Amino acid sequence: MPTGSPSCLWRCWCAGGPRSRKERGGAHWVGERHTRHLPVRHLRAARDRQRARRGPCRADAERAPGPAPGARRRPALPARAGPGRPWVRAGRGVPVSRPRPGPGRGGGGPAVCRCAALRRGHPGPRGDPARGRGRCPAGAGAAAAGRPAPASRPGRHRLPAAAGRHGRHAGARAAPARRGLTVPGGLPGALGLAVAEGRGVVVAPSGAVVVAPCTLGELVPRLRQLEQEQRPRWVWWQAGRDARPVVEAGVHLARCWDVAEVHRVLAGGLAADPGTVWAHLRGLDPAGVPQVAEPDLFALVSPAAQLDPETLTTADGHLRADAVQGSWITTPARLAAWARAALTAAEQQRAALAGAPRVPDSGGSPRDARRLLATALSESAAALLCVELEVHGLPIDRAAATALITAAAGPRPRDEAQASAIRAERDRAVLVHVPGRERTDLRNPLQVKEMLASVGVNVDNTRKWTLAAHRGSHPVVEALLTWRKAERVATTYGWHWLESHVGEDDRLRGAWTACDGGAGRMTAANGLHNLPAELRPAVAAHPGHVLVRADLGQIEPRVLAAVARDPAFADASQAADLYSPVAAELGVDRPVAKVAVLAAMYGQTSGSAGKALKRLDRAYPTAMAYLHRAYDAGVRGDAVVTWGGRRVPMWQGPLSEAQRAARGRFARNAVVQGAAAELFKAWAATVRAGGHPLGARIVLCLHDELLVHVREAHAEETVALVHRSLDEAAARWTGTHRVRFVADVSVVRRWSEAKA
DNA sequence: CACCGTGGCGCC
DNA sequence: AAAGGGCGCCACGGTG
Repeated sequence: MPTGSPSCLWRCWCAGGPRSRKERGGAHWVGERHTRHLPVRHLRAARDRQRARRGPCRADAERAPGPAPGARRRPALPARAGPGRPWVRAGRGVPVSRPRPGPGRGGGGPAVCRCAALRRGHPGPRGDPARGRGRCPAGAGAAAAGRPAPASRPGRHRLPAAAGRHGRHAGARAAPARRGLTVPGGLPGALGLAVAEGRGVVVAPSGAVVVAPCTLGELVPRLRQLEQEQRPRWVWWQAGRDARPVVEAGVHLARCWDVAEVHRVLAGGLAADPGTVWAHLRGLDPAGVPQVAEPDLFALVSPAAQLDPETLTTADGHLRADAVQGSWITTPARLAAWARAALTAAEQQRAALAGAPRVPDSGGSPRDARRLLATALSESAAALLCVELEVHGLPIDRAAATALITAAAGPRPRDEAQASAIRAERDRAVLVHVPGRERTDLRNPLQVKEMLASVGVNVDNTRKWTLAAHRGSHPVVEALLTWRKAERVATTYGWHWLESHVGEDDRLRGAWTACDGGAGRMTAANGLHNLPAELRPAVAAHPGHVLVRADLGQIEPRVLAAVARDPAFADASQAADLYSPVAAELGVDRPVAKVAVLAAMYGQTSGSAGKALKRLDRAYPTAMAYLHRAYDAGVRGDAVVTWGGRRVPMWQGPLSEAQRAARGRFARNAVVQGAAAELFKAWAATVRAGGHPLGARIVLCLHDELLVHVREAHAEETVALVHRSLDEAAARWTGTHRVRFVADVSVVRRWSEAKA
């Protein structure tokens, strides 16, 4: 089946989707857009960018005079006053929301796929808004494809079998049986917090209201007081929705339980909206999760119309769709019910974690309830940290950024004419080497290929590493490579980037995700995770502050040593440079050992690492067996489970041998990269907690690197904190002291300084 | 005109 | 014999 064909798209979506771009046959989006329920922010951001260049699209014009872009969408349903004290009145009740667009995952509501975006905004191409190009995840698709709906995925085994069998009655069941329970019942100190439409509520596990529904202005001081007096564990559906307004108000919340993020641990994947989580906990078919109907089309037959207006769940036991979407939460009573439901979900999750069947994880050791709970807590903390990262932003030296961009992309153009003149000037430096071909469009790979062929450089593609081999053949090659770098900065990280993402307060902001659907890393938008090294001098502490820059050394092999429980590899981790003892053990040079270890974790079997890999197998059989088991599981299509207990599902479907091998490589890497991400988040959460009294704020997380922004006076304390936090987090997370983790920590003004 | 797929590339 | 993992972003050309 050709990749990119409609049936391929269909298959990818139904199957849970290939994670790797290569496995997708090079397609960028087949997986993400349709299988991972990408937050609309991606699509909205793309549209906004286009709009910035080309003006508003027709759909925008039709919506006008609707809410301004970035404004929170008002409920489309007529605001009906419920019992209690309704706060929604026609024409009033302006919600409190952050002024800038791009609310981030959870910030704009539950994660929804493109199809839902179509339903809400743009009609489908054939005027069929409900289906949206025929690949809507609402359920019809999966059934029609003759493939089991996501409900039958593994993962439900963590709930009692009866929950699934009894269907609609399952919702009434108590928490799952607590086999092997090692964690005391209940979430100590739990308080439910829900925020919607500028109002918030706090409820206790008993259901009692602790802070009655009130405006944010009234809520914030009460939260501060509770935080100070009780240090509660705040329980919410999703930090992006419930915690954001509180974080924006400047409140520091120490501990939390993020139902969405814990769901990602339990079930895997990215979809974690309340409706999906609820269905999962109740053993209900996720395909049956109610969707919000398009009001103007289906208002008369909307299931919501047949519901008791004050009941949170449908007859099937699902959460009502308009509650998940937010438009139902219009009264104090409903808001409190929403917060209580979060507490209920959290308690069920905790029980599911504690009572998890002791099936072997991909490394062969038993899943440990304590470890699972720790993962749930640090992933929750990461979700809150993500909100803080979005709200606080990364400090930028605007003058430095301006200078760097000018150097790479030329001066800020005053108008389109000047912009195109600058582009032409940049192009000329390349085209001057190919007389007679000055009309070549350097942004068109086909034309570039032809141009290169005309001067005797024949290449299959024009990628950087391909061209690099032809550097000596013709001067145009070098010029082209230089052009590419400049063009990169000019387009992606140029003036447009600076204006769109760096705020008046000189902070770079972008959306953060605590756990991607693949291996479990954090993700960030707007260049926060892929800022070119040449621009990093622009990331600088604000006056009176410094950046404490900490990065973990060789985290992935050390994590492998820990999770595989390989004694020999653990011994090697005692060295500050892990590759040195490995090289000695293998009898090869250090660079060879390094490549071999990395190749083992990434699944590479060819090239120069090949021979060293065999020796690696002999020297560290336990660690290598761990990787082999993950690979085999991936090839079979079985989900793998990371050390922290996070399930990583594999995409299904009829796959070629090569595609199954790719899935195996993905799985092999996922247990290492994913586990490293867990340790990283545990570390970050510890630093966050310890840094608060110092006024130290984490401003960037980059897979194995932390940037902490702190007043100069507290720099050294923060350095000590970062080291101490790593020791604590690693010991807690690995459950051993046998594996050593090291961090390189330095105090700098600019991110670019002091790279070890 | 908007959408989709793809080439290419930044970072870890 | 043998395709190294993950992410986000911008560009273009083709299509309906």
